[in-house]
Amino acid sequence: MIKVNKKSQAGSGPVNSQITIQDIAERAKVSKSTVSRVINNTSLVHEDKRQAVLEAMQTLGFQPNVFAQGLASGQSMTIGIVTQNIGSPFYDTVAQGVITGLASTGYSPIFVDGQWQQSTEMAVINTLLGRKVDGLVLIGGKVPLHQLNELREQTPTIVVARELAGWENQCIFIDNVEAGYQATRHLIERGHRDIALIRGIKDHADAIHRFEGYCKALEEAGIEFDSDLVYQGDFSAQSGVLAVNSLLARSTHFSAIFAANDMVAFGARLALHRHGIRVPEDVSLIGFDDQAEAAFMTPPLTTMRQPAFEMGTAAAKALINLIKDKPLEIPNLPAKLQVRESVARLR
Amino acid sequence: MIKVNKKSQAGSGPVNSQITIQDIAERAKVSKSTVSRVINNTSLVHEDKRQAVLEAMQTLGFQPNVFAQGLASGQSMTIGIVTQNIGSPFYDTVAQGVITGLASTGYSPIFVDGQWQQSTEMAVINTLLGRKVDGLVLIGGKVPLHQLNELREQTPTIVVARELAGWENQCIFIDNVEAGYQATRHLIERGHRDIALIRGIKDHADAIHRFEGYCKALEEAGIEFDSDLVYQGDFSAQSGVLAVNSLLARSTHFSAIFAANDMVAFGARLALHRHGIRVPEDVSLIGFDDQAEAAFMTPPLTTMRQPAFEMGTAAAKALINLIKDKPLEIPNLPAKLQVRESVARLR
DNA sequence: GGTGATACTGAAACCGGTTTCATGACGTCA
DNA sequence: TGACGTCATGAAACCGGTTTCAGTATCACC
Repeated sequence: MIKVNKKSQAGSGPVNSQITIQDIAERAKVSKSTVSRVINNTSLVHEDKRQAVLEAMQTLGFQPNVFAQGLASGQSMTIGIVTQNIGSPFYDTVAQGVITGLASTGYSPIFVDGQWQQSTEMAVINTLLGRKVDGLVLIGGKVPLHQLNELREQTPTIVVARELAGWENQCIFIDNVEAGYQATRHLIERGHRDIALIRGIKDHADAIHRFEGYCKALEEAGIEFDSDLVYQGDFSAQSGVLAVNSLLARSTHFSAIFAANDMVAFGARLALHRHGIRVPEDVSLIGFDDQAEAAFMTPPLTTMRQPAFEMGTAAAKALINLIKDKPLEIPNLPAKLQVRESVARLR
Repeated sequence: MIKVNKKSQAGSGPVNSQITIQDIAERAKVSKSTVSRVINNTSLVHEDKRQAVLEAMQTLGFQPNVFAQGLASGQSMTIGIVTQNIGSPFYDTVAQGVITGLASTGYSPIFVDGQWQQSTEMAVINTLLGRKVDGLVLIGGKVPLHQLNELREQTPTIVVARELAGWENQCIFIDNVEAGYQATRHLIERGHRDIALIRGIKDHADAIHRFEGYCKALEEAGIEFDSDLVYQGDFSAQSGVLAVNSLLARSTHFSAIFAANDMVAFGARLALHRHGIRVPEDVSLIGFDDQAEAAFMTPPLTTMRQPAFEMGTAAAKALINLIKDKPLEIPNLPAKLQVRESVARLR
């Protein structure tokens, strides 16, 4: 390794990181041990020496070597975050929330991408474990439950946006059945009875749950389920376009569409436009997520808002508490209907 | 530190990370040194022993301790990425590109957020330096040139989406003057002469450059610059709304709008809709970035596509080469006009 | 003055790798 | 047979912290 010349620099420039605890010790005329004690406040140190050490650290611009620290203490002060690059803004926002929640806790995030593939996901988790992260945040994902159960005994783990049996305390998700129910309910309350559904990825739990909520609301209102009104999409805007085209080709009437998420809604909205169908005058449209662009669709999109950012910050806070063995509280974060202008009252 | 019981586990579950090089050495009946040599391939090892070591590693499920590795070798195998959480999808996409470009290089990314504030940014860079990252990718940012010059002598650094004098080799950006020129030119070619401009954040270099391109195209076409057609926005959708409201309140006529980015275009499009102004029949609209939602605006948005993802991957590749002292090539990545349906030919 | 508790400190071991250095075995050549 | 280069290997130093352990100094109390 080539060493950079030692030079003391003042000001706000990059800090010279070659200063070791030994240098501090010499300058302060104490031993390494004492310097360590001052830094970590692990035992009493005479005030004179403490000041000398502090002063030396100040003038020399000491930054501890994290490897040495990690090796000696077994702590890395980093948190591993596993995202699933589904391209959906929802997961990005959750991740943003985690970053924010971690800020000023002293822990740094490391991101890896599971790509919604079980094998990839397990591999990246192992990479993270190899890097000795102090905790894990899994956002979504497909690793089977029994492996996660094993995992959480090894490392503090919080799972976001996925429901796991037996993880009540370490699991942050919204009730997608309830949310799907609410969305459908909103349409029904506005007088709609022929409600089309554009589903998300086939075996995706969220998509399934929202579908269940849809069915529940229908049943409660005494509306018969019609499979002709359901289109199997994949959470992409393109699938929204295809859905509308397909739905219109079938000759089943519908006055409203419940889209799997906002991207799908955007696609559906465009397709409706192409067919000369007005929103909401001819067909109402409701989305899911409330991503930033939803409020600026024409017309602004009524959607179920997922508290993605808050879920992220909550996960971060919970994880820190878990690491420190403090009691953790998982806040109740329900999806909330965000009423805008894409749903009309049916007369 | 509490140690987890050593247990050898087969299969795809979490790997036991308590196995050390010493354990391998004992099982393979060789010394630590030899194990290290096999792992890093740093010198010749007799084939018999090599196999024994490999076999031991396999059955014991060895994963090296990164701290020990880092401490001893001075390498961390991590890359620090500084993003600016401007909320713009552009920066997120660049970051995604960097992640992807780093995949399978052995380097892991660590993200930090500079929040477009010089002090914050310098602080997070120092955190990264403290973590001994092997390289840095700065996406955007405001740290002054002289500090960056100092920085790059200390650590391999690549800057994305920001133009830096003297950094020709380590700097990936598009020519925003040219891009602004192209966008404006497109409108002019379609017959527009009264072209409104919604600017981005006031002192943001990209915004300034795009403005310059706008002026250049105007001048070239012999169109007089009219400050009444310029609105000072901030890259947000909301500023697009305000811009249109303000522009309409002034009694200056315009037939087209060049928006600072797609979010602004979305806002502008909604505001035009509110005023009963059709796009593109009454007013044409051109955006910048080509974020995912642009293709699904109604009508689909014509926009200058920034190769954000490609910039990210290029940055990753360049950085790896920089670290390994290999020649690095910065690809030429121009913005490209993405013609869709929001610009009409003026008759 | 002796005893014991308490405050404070430095030497040294340790964390788990990498790298240097010394050495032994072996083959080649004069 | 002796000198020398090459291959292969283990012992030990080292990276820069944390933590244990042994000890000294000081003070209170009997």
